[in-house]
Amino acid sequence: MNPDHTIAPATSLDVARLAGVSKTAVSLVLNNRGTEHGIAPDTQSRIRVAADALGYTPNHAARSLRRQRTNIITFLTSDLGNRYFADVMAAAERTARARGYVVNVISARSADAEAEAFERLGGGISDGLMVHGGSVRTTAGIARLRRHGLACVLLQDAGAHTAIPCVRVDIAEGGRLATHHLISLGHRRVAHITDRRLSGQLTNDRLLGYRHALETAGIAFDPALVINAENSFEGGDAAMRLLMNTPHRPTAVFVFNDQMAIGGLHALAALKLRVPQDIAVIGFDGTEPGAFTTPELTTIDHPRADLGSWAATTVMDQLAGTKVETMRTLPVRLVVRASCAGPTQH
Amino acid sequence: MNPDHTIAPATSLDVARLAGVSKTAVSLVLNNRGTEHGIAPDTQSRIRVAADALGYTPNHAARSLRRQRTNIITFLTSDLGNRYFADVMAAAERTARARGYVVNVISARSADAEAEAFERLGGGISDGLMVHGGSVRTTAGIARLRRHGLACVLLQDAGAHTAIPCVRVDIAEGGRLATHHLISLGHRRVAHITDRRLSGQLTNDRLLGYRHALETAGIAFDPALVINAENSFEGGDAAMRLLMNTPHRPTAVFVFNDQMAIGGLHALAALKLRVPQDIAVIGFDGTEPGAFTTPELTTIDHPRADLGSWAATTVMDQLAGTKVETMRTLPVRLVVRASCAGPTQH
DNA sequence: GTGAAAGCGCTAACAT
DNA sequence: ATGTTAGCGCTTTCAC
Repeated sequence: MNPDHTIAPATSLDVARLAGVSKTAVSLVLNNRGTEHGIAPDTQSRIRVAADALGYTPNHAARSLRRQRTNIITFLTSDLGNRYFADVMAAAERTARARGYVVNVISARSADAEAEAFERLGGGISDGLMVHGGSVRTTAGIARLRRHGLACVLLQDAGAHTAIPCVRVDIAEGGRLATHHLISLGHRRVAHITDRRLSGQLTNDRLLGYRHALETAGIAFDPALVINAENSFEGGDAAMRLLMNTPHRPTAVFVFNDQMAIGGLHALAALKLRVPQDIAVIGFDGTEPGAFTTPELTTIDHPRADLGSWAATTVMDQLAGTKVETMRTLPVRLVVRASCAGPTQH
Repeated sequence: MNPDHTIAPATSLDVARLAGVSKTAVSLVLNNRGTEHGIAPDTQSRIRVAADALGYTPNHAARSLRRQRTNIITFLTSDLGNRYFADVMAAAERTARARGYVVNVISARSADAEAEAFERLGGGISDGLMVHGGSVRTTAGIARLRRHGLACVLLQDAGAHTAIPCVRVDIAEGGRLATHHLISLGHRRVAHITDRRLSGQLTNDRLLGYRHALETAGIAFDPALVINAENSFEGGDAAMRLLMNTPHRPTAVFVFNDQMAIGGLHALAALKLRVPQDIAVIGFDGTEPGAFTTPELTTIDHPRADLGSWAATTVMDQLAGTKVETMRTLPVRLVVRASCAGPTQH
């Protein structure tokens, strides 16, 4: 098909021949176990020189097949486009690399792609799996993979799957904090824009926190103030417009995430409503873009780096046979910027 | 180490035994070559049922080792955080999936990580490679990988490596268009904020286009109006502040990409300068966030989906032994939004 | 039509 | 201290 000018990569046998030793010696030395097996220093260097000269890299498939380990951890996500993901992933990657693992990212936006990814994962494509924003569907697949020895961890999963190690940030507390912040500024009509994919879920922690804050403040919950929207800039924009067309319009809005909040800010600007004078907006997650909007977005910051780092560590600990925490909840933090102020008196 | 309750995944031998046939039959049938080899329909279905019952998934390492093909294409990038990447990658993934390939993303932010990634790639971890935003250093590594039969393609590479297939968008024309747009609105002092990593490169196509437009309009090039900055929100912000502190301040700024332009808008808002009345800003790349800024960002839209799709196709065509184009340049498009207007008369 | 056997490149027992 | 050998799980000639 494609012989071109491609040269077959050197094998350990090639190295062995060039160095005048056996494959075993090559394997031992290149895996830094030469000394331990009493291989003479000069033999060792001869092998290394030979490997270098041939540009030898151990064949991944062969090594994985033999070791039953790939040294790869997969990060599966459905939304590569959201900056939130990139932050978590970057931290996971750094932490994994420090312990000799490589992270590869698989983006499965469609259900098909997700199913296919699980299929491949079952084939031992990697040793571990971090799943961010998995669907309900996901957990069955994960259970199967775990049974086959794959080290898994769920990030920010909505359900409570006690069996599968899970890292999350304290979303409910975040929702409470956000809403409380608005209430403490004097708002009484506080709306909430949420991800419509959560409307089917049993629990929506942001909503729980929102209601809790309302209740504590003695404000009646008004379902008309909760809008389901698509999780995107556009979705946030549309939801905000809807909300502003409400007869008795809210004076403050707590939005599902920063991305949607930025969409919301856009809608408000288009409607010639001033933020924060006419309407206060608070986002959720603390990603960088929110710090560069006009006005800057007040938000609930998530420890994204800790999230990714903890996920990677948990996977690697499982692989190492260490006992791991089943569930960890990380704290959130209110970041006050310019998009919130008290309601204007009329 | 970790025996736990893990069950070894079923092998093709397990399936064969359960179905009462040989491994050969299993392999043939599950690769849809059963009929072609004259395997009885009922034997085929017996095999499929057995495979299903055992939850059989072919072992990836074993299959790759045997076939000398992984069916994986790697997408290597240094900047997972920029939305631009996600768009390109999503298109590449979709295109690859349609032809039965899986895309995995490796993020190599540090030079170390990049070197390590190349190392692993040399070990046959995947069949093909798309590199986006590669450093100069990269090309040597790629040359070696190609010699070993890896199908490679460079996306948006600055250098001219005629040997390696390369897809790019017409950056120079984009720079010209952007600058021309500002000039046509009446601006004479047009600044340019660029990525400082390009200051060492031989060619900076945006700058070329910028100078070309200036020249055509009979405007002298003023090096003081070109600022090198870090490629980030923060970098764009800082560069814009610098520019606004210039004694003879520009009336319009063409920014390296949308992300940096958004940083610039933020700086201008902080400085209480109105966009576009006091200063016009044009971005570059056309990613979604720019459509949601206040004011909305005028920009040069890149065909990101085509870029990713073409990259994937080119890799797969090489793998299939098809002759491929060595270099393709895709067109850009001016998207007029609210961040540009003519200069105010004083 | 189906099965037996070889071998992909590597590592790890086991010999020497 | 080094080499020989078996085998990871799969695919693919080649016999039957």
